[in-house]
Amino acid sequence: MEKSSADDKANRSITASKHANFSEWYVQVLIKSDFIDYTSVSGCIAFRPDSYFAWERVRDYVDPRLKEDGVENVYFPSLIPEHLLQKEKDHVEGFTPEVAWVTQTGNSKLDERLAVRPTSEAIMYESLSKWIRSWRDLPMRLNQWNSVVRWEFKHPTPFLRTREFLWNEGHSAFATKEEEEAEMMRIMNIYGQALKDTMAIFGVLGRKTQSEKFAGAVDSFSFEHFMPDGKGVQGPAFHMDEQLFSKAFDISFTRKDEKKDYVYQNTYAISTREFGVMVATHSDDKGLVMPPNIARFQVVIVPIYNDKNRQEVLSYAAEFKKMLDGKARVILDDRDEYSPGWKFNEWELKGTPVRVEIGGREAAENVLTVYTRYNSSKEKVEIRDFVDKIKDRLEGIQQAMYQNSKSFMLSRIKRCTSIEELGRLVEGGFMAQAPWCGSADCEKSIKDKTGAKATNMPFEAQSEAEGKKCVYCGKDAAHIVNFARSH
RNA sequence: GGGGAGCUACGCUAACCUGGUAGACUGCUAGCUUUGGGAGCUAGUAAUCGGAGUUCAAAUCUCCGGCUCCCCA
Repeated sequence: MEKSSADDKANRSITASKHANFSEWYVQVLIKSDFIDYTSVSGCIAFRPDSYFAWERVRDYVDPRLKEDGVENVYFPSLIPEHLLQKEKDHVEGFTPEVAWVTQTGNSKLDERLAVRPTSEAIMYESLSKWIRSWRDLPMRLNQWNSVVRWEFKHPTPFLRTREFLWNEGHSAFATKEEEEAEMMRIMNIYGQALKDTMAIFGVLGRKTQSEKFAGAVDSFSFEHFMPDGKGVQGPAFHMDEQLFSKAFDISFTRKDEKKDYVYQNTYAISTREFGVMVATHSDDKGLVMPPNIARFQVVIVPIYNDKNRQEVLSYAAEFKKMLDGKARVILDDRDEYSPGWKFNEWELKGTPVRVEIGGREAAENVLTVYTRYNSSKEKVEIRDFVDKIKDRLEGIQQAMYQNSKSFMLSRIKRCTSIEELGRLVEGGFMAQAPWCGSADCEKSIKDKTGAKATNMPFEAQSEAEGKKCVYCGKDAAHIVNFARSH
């Protein structure tokens, strides 16, 4: 029997379906699109050009906005001596299980182990205690773009749970609690905009519960995402540390009134984990779907010719590309060894937002055949019209993808008033929004009973807590919490 | 944290049960013919996850390790 065409192309196309087998689909999309690859270090991936380009776009979006807000970039060592890591108790306990250690150099054993940074508080705050002397040195708002290593035991998943990932880590020190608190909304606004304008994903902003906050923080805030497989994922986060670290690391200063005080600190981060959310949210059984703002190429031109009109069509396509250069990131796929059909599939697999087909027919009519990746629409467009409005077209796709992400998540958040209802919702692939009294015991009981963790307490929903009863104990509710199973 | 399945060339897979010549497809290289939704022919190239054991002989059987996927908590 002849092999089916589906078998023949199995090596290149996605064979798992997003709906039926999410995990397998997710990995296939990332690998077959050449977005990333596995390496021989378990749990650590290689960012190939398309994914690293996308990360650079995220960075290039966030970085100038932080600088405009007064943040300065620095760089600290990736290795942290053990005694520094031990200084803040909660911090140590939170990270110790997943720290990778350097114990030896060459053939000689080190006297003191060095941690490969899981985060940089310890190494940075030692320096801050030297650098900050007076109220005049404050605020000191630093940031670094780097990678951190967290050697998780659960089996790794590209982006969502990799053992080394890229991020920014912002660290601020202020003279007063008021200044510290005021920073939160400014930073989270930048992150929220970045999610929308780069990866086109929506997140719910809120406060973390005390059990789910960052190890070493007084209070944590986050954007929370919801994945098509019915699980929650934490997005960019902001942590108010108040004076916990400054007391542990002796970051003190002399106030205007000549009294000694400890600085108030914040930390915040956005990481490459977001790419996992982006891919899971937007991509489909044909492959990746990239938001235009971070796509390596925004427009691909596929020339369609035969032996007779090859030169004619190719030079026509090259002329067209020149009209787009400078307005969009555009590539002319003039490889002669592949058929148009092959190229269509290839660029769809890689998620290029817009494809323009140019052949004899288009040249004769002065039009283009334009295919839009995210909604699979195909249309004829006048050349002049296409070129003049390319930026609007790309921005329209970006916004439409964001709206898809937003309406998907909002449609999956369901209110509930009983623990049974909460369990059913979570089981059914929803995020359950429930009133909660605020006790850690109730939170833990909910988790034990339903498998759902508190993602965060959405700012927008908090006014609804009034008059409601805790979904577990029935006492007066203090907060509204979104519960979900998590990755 | 607990179970299960798997790993042969970049990829997908045959031979494994019943030990004995690793075979297709895809890819890649070259040539010719092609080119509007994964083109054809010819030639070439490339593989048994690592280690140990059993055996005259191991992809195949046994053990240990690594990695991947799935299910449950």
